[in-house]
Amino acid sequence: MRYKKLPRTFYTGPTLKVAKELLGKYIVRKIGKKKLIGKIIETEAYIGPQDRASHAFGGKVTLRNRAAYFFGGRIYIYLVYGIHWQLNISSSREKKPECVLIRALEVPGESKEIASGPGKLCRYLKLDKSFYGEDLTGSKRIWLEDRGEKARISQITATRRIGIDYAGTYWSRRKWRFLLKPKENSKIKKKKGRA
DNA sequence: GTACAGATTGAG
DNA sequence: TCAATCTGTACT
Repeated sequence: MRYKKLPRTFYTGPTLKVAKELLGKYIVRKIGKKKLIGKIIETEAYIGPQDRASHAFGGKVTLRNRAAYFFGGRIYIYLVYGIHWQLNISSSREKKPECVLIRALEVPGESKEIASGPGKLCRYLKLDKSFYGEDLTGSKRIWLEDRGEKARISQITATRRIGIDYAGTYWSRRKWRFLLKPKENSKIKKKKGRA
């Protein structure tokens, strides 16, 4: 079987589009001879410098957030609350501080809980600061694949972003968090009625 | 140099 | 509901 590694052009598009299209794509993390994979089922878009919830709000550049300014397809990873790593992928073009936070993965054969949050996802994939700035189109240890599971619009739910109330009502109300609904109820036989 | 808040999680 | 834990940033 042959899966298509996502090319640069995938990441350099408009951030909201990239955030939605990432749903259903697979992250592949290679550790030695082993591969860890997971399907992306939740993302959030951060579109600085105007986005008050973005680390790059106001156009500020710091040692921590500079990766958000990279051209699309590179990793922006940082520690929150002193404990958890957050995996972001820079999007759009160079000098545009836009990125997509990967919030949750679905891992075949594993509990739903194994990567059901941005911090847990990084723990599962064993990601840390050493991945800062890593290029997803060139890395040998992490990349994204299209496995032909294109998410349909009807499967995507948009909600408010999590944990950014400090950004004020205008920005915290933007529905820039995208979730992929489980695709059970498609054409499969009806399950027994729920109460 | 010190102070402090944070794009979370898991236990209680 | 709350503590864990540490880095970047804004001060002194």
